[in-house]
Amino acid sequence: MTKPDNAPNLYDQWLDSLSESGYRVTAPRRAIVEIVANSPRALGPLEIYDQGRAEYRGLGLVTVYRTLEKLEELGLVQRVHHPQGCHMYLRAADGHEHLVLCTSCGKAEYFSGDNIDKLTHAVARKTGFEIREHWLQLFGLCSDCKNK
Amino acid sequence: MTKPDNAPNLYDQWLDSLSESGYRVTAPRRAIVEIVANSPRALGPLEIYDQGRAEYRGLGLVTVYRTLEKLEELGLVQRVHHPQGCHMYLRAADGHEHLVLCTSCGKAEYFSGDNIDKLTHAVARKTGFEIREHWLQLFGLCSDCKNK
DNA sequence: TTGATATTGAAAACCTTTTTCAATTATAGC
DNA sequence: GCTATAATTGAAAAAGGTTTTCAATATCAA
Ligand SMILES: [Mn+2]
Ligand SMILES: [Mn+2]
Ligand SMILES: [Zn+2]
Ligand SMILES: [Zn+2]
Repeated sequence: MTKPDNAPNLYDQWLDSLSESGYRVTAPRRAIVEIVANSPRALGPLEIYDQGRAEYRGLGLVTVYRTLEKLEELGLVQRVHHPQGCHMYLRAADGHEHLVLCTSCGKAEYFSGDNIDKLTHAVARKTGFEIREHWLQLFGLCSDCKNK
Repeated sequence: MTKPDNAPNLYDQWLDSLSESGYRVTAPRRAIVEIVANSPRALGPLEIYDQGRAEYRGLGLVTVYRTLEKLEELGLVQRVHHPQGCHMYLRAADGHEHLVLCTSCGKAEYFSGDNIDKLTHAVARKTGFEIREHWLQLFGLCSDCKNK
């Protein structure tokens, strides 16, 4: 039920991944990783910068951009298109998953098991397109925001 | 099979719609409407500006932004999030429809009859979200680009 | 501990979108 | 067809957000 204490958390996993890829583990990167890995919402660069400075005083916004670039390259983080902004970042999906997003607080959750194959084929037949990918996002109120 | 010659086309419809809403029909607006209404692809402001100047020499980029704003407000045009850009504009959907987009030439087609209700309910049950909207876009190669 | 080099933040550059403003233009009413 | 009024226009400036440049600093393999 509960995770064993020694299970590596995202924070450690991400730092290890940076390290193993030859990138250095620095104080600004630790601050950024800490924030993004633990956020239940997709965050924009400026939000990460603001929250990040609480952990590492001298953090620069440029470093936020550069670090997100690397985390994305390593597949640890993914960009999310949100009505509130198109450059939001969230921990990456685990395989083929899509997002449900709370329109009130921004909370993001992945789900799997979409059932759009039939639809995909029908559209392919009707339009003549050869379909290769899809974007799907659901929006609504999370359970917290619903009860308020 | 073919549309009668007197069937109002999008160009005329949009100009009428502007007029009926109290907006004035001007040369720059005609140029912009002409281009966006007839485009098979979603276009960005700068593309519209470039193409528009071919029709109306003195067109300003500001006017493109302002006109798109009004066309969107009137429900004639909608914003499309594209991998190539998040501020692309396309004639609006007719009711509840979604897009298939060609990753090669950008061609956009609407389709209807999505079948994601079961999925929506399953996700609602599993996550506790009350789902109100969804975004769905399919990507692939259009029939022209496929045969090349 | 040291040295090669990756990383950093500040500042400048860049690019896109919005605001400001004086001149122009559409259109309703005559 | 004119005219008066108010909407619309494009240029220029301002505002935002992202990227590039660069000299100083910090990491980490040896
Ligand atoms: Mn899917
Ligand atoms: Mn739908
Ligand atoms: Zn919520
Ligand atoms: Zn977007």
